[in-house]
Formats: sequence, C-alpha cells, structure tokens
Amino acid sequence: MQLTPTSYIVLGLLEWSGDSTPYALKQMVAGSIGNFWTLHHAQLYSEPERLAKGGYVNEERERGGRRRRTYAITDAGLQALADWRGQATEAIPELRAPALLKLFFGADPAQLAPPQLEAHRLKLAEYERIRDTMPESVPEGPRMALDAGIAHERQQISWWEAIMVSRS
Amino acid sequence: MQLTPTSYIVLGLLEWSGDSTPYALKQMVAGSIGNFWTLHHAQLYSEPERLAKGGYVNEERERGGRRRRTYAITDAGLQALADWRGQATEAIPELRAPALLKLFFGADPAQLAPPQLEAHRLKLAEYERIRDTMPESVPEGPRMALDAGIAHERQQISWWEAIMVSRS
DNA sequence: ACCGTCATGTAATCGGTTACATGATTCT
DNA sequence: AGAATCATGTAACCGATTACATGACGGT
Repeated sequence: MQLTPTSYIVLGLLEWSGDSTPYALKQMVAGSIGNFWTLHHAQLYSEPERLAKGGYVNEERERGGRRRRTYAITDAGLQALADWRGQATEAIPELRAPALLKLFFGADPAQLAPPQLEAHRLKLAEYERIRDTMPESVPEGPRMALDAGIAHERQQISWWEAIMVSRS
Repeated sequence: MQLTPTSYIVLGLLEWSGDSTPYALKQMVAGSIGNFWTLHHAQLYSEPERLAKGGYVNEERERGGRRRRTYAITDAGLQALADWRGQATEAIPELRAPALLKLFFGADPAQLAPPQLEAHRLKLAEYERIRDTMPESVPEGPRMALDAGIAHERQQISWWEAIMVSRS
C-alpha cells in the first residue's frame, strides 16, 4: 500500500493530537496545513479507513447513536511517519497557478493583476494574523511552514505589482 | 460538461499550433507549460477525446497504419477559450510543497534544505536557459509565465538559504 | 538483423471532488 | 417548537496516475 501526502497529513495529525475523529482532524487541518494544502472533509473519512486497512492506525467505533469513529496511530504508523520525515526530498512544488495559466495563453495582465493582488494580500494578512496570535507552545515546524507561506505571498504580491506598473 | 485546467491547456495549445496529434501536444507541453504544470502523456490522449465529445475540438483519424489522431479546435472551442481567458480569477496557487509538509511535521530543516536548494537552483538554471534562448517570436504570455517562474525560484532559493544559516 | 529509443495508444486503478443525507445543538 | 448551523457520514463520478503494449525508426 502506497502512502500519499494525504496519508502523512493524517498520520502527522494523529501523532500530534493523540486519538481523533475525522471531524477533529478536519478542524485541525482548517487552521494549519489547510492553508497551503487543501483537503476535502470526505478525505478525512476515507483516508483513515485506508490507513486502518494497512495497519497504520486503529479504528474504534461507538456502539450507539452516531457511531462516531476515533482513530489512533499505531506503532507501524509512527514508524512510517518517522521514515518519511527523515527522508529528504528533491521534489519541488509546481507553480500550478490558474492565473499564470491564463497569462500563458494570452490573458490581459492588467485585468488579471488586481484580483490576484487582492487575494494574495488577503492571504498574507491571514498568515500574519495567525503568526501574531500563535501560542508559544506551537512547535517549530508549523512556524517555519507559516513563514514560508508569508515569504511566498510577499513575493507573489511584488511580482503582480511589477506586472501592473510595467503595463500602465 | 465541465472544462478543467487540462482542457484549457489542450485548447490553448491547439489554438496556438493549429491541428496537432497528442504526441505533438506532449512535445509542446514539455518545453513550456510542463515546467509549471505537470501533465501525463495519457491525459493528452484522453482529454482531446473528451473535448471532442463536447464539440470543442474535431478529431480526425488516419485510415491505415498507426491510426494516428489529429485534433483541431472548433469555433465552440475558441469561444470557450476566449471566455476563460477573459475572466479574471481570484484563485491563488497553493504552496503544496512536499518539503514544507515534512517541515511542518517536524522534519529537520538542515537535512531538508540542501536537496531543496539544489533542485531549485537546477530549475532556475533551466528557466534562465530557456529565457536566454527564446526566439523573438515567442508571445508575451509565455514570457511572463517564465518570468514568474524565475522570480518564484529565486524566492524559494533565498528562503531555504535563510533557513540554513539560521540553523547553523 | 538487431537493439535502443522515440512514438503512439489503451486499460485498470485509485484518489480526489462533488453531491447527497441526516443527526445533534444552539439560538430565537 | 422551529430554524439555522454544526457535526458526521456515505456514495457516485471523474480525472489523474500507473502500467502495459507495440509500432516505427535510426544507428551499429
């Protein structure tokens, strides 16, 4: 069984939080990784199920009522996570930007830039707010990831700004 | 029928090149958009087929031998492409970087940084070579996209560099 | 002739996306 | 009590990824 980035996100969150329900995972994603890696809530139901089949997590299910599920990471899961984390990667992100695609195929930069700028500024503001309200207890990993996000947004903003002035 | 980014890539390339076979599309992708938007060659067979069903392209197939297919964009296709291009988007790219994910979940930055730096530097060098050997005839869209790629790679490089020094 | 690589295509699988549903809570 | 929203889950579909195949062509 092949573990995907989604798998490691689930494993990582379970390691960090102890047991969780899919809904709790969703909550955690929302305020953290969700900012730079989109997951749909359905994935947080299907992925733990798959991981359970592979023995990376244990599933426990309520008897009555909602039949809520709770997942806990197993030793095999912890091991897989540690292995993944310990292995550096040369994979770099793609720029997969819808706006760039349009630009590539001849869209008008002056028309594209304003909404892009606005959206990037909003995202930057959000990141900065998160950073400024982050409790001391948050570990270094998320901090650095957030910092990367901030740096990236700033760069995007200045690139689109340059496009605007060069075209006016 | 819902058009995806993949659809617009195919349409855009067909508009730009006139008729093409899937293989020709693959070639075009390789040197251009492929740099910031990955497509698998199988998609360049299945996507035109789907577009043909929707009336956005016409398919012509050789009688004998390889039964090679050639696609041409239709008026409906041109229209759809123009509409898409004319509509600005507020969608901004996600950072979806495998290395960031590892960092987020506690990977050692000092171990992650060197291969990342190397990979980003290679990518930057490639972009710069493309830029410097680009014929005059290449339109502005691809030029700007390339410029965005260069700016992005530079930013990534300096971010990882900063990580390295801050940790040594 | 043979071998390697380029060219060309199909099929199966699988994860991601969308849509649908309904049970709890909270607020008015 | 009713409405709205939060919580929780399942299922269908569809595109993307992977794997499998084989035909053509250039070089030795």
